[in-house]
Amino acid sequence: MSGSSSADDKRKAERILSFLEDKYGGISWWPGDTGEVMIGAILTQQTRWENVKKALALLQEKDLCSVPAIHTAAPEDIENAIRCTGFYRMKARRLLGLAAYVMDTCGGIGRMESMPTEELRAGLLSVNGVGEETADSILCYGFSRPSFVIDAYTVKIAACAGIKTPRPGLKALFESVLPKDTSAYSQAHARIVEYAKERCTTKRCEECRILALNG
DNA sequence: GACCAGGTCCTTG
DNA sequence: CAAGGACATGGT
Repeated sequence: MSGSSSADDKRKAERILSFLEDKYGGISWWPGDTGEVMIGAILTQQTRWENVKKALALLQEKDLCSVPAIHTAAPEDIENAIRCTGFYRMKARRLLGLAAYVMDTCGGIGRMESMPTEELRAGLLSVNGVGEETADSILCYGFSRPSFVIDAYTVKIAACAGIKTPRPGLKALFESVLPKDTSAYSQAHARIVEYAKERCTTKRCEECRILALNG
């Protein structure tokens, strides 16, 4: 009866993406240079973007909003600036670890720009505190590489839509129905978050289910 | 006061 | 491997 559930999931993913494209059109998201994206990617872990923006502004005031600056900064200075994002002690450590990796291991952001995407991704994942979502955010928004970001909102929408693919497979699923293009990936992700922020605030999230049904 | 936020790591069973 | 806890502040 049912064909491969993978094909079924692809169809649902296509419907969602096409609906969101009609609804939001082209939206830009996560402006900032590569270093600022890296910092923001750590700060936004389990945290609202509103608070991340405040922290980034405080870092900028202290000239700490760049990877080289973080690399040589005192932990307390970083902590004081990012306190409003929560988990500030751990995040300060993670920022320092990431900065050390970028500056000492890679030799700076410029060197990383010439690395193949897979190598770059593996390198980022080797840093403590950088998981899949953080790495893909940095790749997509910071290095303009086509690596689709799966976050809590994407997982939630996929679940509501009746997509059966387990989380580890969602990245490949969405990448398979989108053109392999950084802009396509980043905009699709931005639309998902925009939609989920306003609609998926309840546990039920009936809207997404209906969306997948009606396409 | 309870509950959640654009995760990740570490420890246990 | 799955499940549970820790990390911490700020808004509803």
